Amino acid sequence: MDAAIACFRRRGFHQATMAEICAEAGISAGALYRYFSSKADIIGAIAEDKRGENDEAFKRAADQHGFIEAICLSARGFFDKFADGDGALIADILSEAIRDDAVSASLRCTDQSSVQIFMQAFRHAQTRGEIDATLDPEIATNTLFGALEGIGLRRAFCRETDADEAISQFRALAERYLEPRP
Amino acid sequence: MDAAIACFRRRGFHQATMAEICAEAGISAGALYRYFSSKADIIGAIAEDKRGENDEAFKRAADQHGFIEAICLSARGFFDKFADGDGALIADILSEAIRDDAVSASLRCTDQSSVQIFMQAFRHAQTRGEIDATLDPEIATNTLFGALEGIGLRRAFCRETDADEAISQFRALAERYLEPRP
DNA sequence: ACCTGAACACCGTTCAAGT
DNA sequence: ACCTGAACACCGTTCAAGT
Repeated sequence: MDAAIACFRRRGFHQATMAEICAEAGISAGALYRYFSSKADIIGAIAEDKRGENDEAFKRAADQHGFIEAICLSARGFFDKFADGDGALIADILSEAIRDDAVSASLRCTDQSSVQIFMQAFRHAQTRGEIDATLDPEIATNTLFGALEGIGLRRAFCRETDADEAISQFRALAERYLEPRP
Repeated sequence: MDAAIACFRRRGFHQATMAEICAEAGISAGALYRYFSSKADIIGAIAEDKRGENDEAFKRAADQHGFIEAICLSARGFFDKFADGDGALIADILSEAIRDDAVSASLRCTDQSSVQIFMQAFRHAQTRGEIDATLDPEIATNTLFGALEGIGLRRAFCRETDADEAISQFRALAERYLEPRP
């Protein structure tokens, strides 16, 4: 899987060939298909793996700092990927996940557990009065996830690679969206 | 180009073959390459075309109704595409535009003129007091574009196809983001 | 049981030949 | 000048043969 990440990062999902991944991993084509059922399956597995790492970091941050600080920290990790040139790869993952039900089902499950973790922190922040208590936690979490991803993709499209700018852009949106109403 | 749209919609960008597009359009492979230099070039041309249509609708709406109503109307047109199953196609366009500089350069130019149109309406709304005057028009416009796209993609990923729900989700975000501050 | 890699099926692109 | 479509180069996937 590390070999696949290296190849996808170097050349992109559709440009990288199975032969390259095999060479990088030091195995044959047949062996690769023993571990992954298709090329789309590889990208799905990568996406799930990355998501799991991020959840852990968020949970720690949400305990120590506020909810907004914690999502901005998550955002930093996410925007750094775009700075590394992984923007197109993330778009490819989305495309495969939207089109391919096999990839999607498993990724949606992982995504759902991320949403649960964020929702729990969201509710705590609501009771603390840090964010607006009238917001629906599930809708708001999904809105923030979507906006974060969209801002990152758009910045990659516009060739804007400064991660700090991206974060302050996202932070301004999140703060105004979540701010308690009088 | 209509033939390509039909094929991409039916089977997706990477699944649709040039042979299919040729058959649908009633021309040969050689002739197709007289009009488009590559498969990526076709999707770029489609994206530019769609964007132009939307700009016109937005300009009319911004004059008649407020800025927020106008972007929600744009959002409706956009979310309807996802309901039609074009979510993966939009992700493919983004992926190609992020990776391929030839596709990107021309699409960015079209995008930039959309941004200009939105920014102008944005400034008018600021002077009218409809939205917060302290927001930077360019950053805010890009943030809204990114958030809109991200919410659409995420909903497609989650298999949520209700366009009305999508709009109210986006509207809540936009209203809170743009609301004048005391 | 697990791996190898040649073979297969398929697709984007080109270009010599035709009109 | 413009089009045709066979041919080319290439890639994801499979499976008979090997260990």
